[in-house]
Amino acid sequence: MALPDLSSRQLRAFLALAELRNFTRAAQACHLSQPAFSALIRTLEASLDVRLFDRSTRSVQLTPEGRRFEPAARQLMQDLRLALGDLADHAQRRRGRVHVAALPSLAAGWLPQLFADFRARWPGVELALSDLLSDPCLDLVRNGQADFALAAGGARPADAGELRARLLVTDRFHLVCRADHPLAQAPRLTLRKLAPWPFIHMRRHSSVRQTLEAALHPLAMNTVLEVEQLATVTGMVEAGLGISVVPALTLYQFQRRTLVTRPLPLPAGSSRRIYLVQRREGSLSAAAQALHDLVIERFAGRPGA
Amino acid sequence: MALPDLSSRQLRAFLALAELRNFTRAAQACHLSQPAFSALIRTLEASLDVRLFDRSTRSVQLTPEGRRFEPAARQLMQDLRLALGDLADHAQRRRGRVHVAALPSLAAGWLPQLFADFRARWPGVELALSDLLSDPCLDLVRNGQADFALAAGGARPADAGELRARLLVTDRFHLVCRADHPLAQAPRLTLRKLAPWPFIHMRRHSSVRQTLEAALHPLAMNTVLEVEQLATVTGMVEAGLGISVVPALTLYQFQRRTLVTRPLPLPAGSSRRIYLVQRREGSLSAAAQALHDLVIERFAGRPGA
DNA sequence: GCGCTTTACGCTGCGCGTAAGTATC
DNA sequence: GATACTTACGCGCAGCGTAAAGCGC
Repeated sequence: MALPDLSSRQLRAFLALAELRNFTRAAQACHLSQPAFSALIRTLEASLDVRLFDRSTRSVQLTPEGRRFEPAARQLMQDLRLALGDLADHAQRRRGRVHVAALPSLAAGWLPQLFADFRARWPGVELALSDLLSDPCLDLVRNGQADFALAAGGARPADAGELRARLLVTDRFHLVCRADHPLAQAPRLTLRKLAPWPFIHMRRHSSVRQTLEAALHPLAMNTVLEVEQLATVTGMVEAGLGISVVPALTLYQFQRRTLVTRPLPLPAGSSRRIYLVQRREGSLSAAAQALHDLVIERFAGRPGA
Repeated sequence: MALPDLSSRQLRAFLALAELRNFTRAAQACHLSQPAFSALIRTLEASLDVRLFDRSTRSVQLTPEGRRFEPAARQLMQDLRLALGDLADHAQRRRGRVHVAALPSLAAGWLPQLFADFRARWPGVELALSDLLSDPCLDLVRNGQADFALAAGGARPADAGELRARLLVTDRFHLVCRADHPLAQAPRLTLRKLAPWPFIHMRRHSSVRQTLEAALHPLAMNTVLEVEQLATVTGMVEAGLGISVVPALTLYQFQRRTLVTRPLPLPAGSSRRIYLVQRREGSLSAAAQALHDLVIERFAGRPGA
């Protein structure tokens, strides 16, 4: 009795009858037979314990109580319409927002085309991208700010508790050097051959350095420079200051006439692994799931990278 | 599909599960068996075509879409609660407003006690009173500003179209004179005995004058004064300027030691009739109906006045 | 194995449409 | 007598509870 059950159909029927003031026509408007409609109004009045209409065979009109209820009912229906419309918009990906956290190399090289395709398919969905190193990426996923991340597996292999990772691609290492560099033409490229040459490291890809140093041991590398930005590496190599080794996913930066990139033979497992990481519990929003699926679909074609 | 049916029970179930994140306990909160509750959630999700909860045997939590819907659902339920509460308050007469239009004589003499009793019974209901002559009273009822009127039948006997009148009381005429006036003691009071005496008329009660003049014809009345306010009549009679004749319902003004009031024998039908007048179509609000019933009940005891 | 959700299943009754009834003009 | 709401009635199915069956720890 405190809060009687009430359906949106009853509210619609009430509003239809309040406007049309005619059971027969209101019943038609609600796609109901007239007696069924009459019963619907009757049960509404019974459950509210209020007579809402004065009806005689000649006229139907709101009681004072019905008049009082009408604007509230209209507002409720409007609010319901808006809420359901908003919900459907998000479920159908007509609106929404997806936040991806991704390594800068992916953010600059591989994601732009993916985002462009996604926007073309779902123009109403906002996209947000945090181009950060792996750990901050995973933090964003963990605290719910990002829907998922594309990051290196790195330190925490599975992040057992909160996160769930899916291997997307193994990111093999490539040599980068000038086209006129002796290594550009070397017939059988081996790691040992790299050791003597002036080398430019990128601080971010410290895994590259560790891998190389481990493989070359006991030889030491001839490091000439350590920089932050990938574009700096490009410029330095192009200027002839040295050679470098970078993950395959960054090669988009080195597609120039003056440069040559060559895949390096590396011990199995030494290459960088890129994962798609999301929270273990809780599903993705419809829009995020669509982007997620697109990522998987695109990477499915290139399992080795 | 455009606007799926949705019941308040489903919203309540949704909110309960969103808060408790446990089907079993949420089902208890909704007084349902757990499978029935589960089905309720399932049909809700089906009719919205959106998965609202991620459920495993270990945990239940909102999907992103469910999280988006939750505040809207909560708001809808709150608005519904308020609307139904307001409606019930009015239906139960805990709140409301009644506007009565009544002749000044009734407004001053008879209604105060009625209003006091009504307020004691329904303290939350506002009362409004327009103390006007009959025609303005009826206008207020006709245009919907007043709920009903207590007025003289007067010019329009039934107001055939819009209004409906119910005879409350026939307001017989009474002589008003000083206690030391000869008529105060006259053994058999007749109209003709009034003719010689100086007479004070009230413009408002012109029906009194017409009735008296018709009954006395061809004798002429000895009019000394014509005034607007009833209180003026009291003062004038008390001062010995003359006698007067007033409707019974105004006698409250003349209950003084110095004055005497005596019923007059009048031709049948010549006395003023007081009606309760309301719109023909459209019922009264719960509060107005209660006051209406109280009026009828009080007058039922005094059919003649 | 235990806790929790889902599936299975029979049953009640709500809510529908058709058809007859009734009141008002 | 025409029009419009209500009542009567049979039927189908939605929705309930009980009981059994998955499913993750």
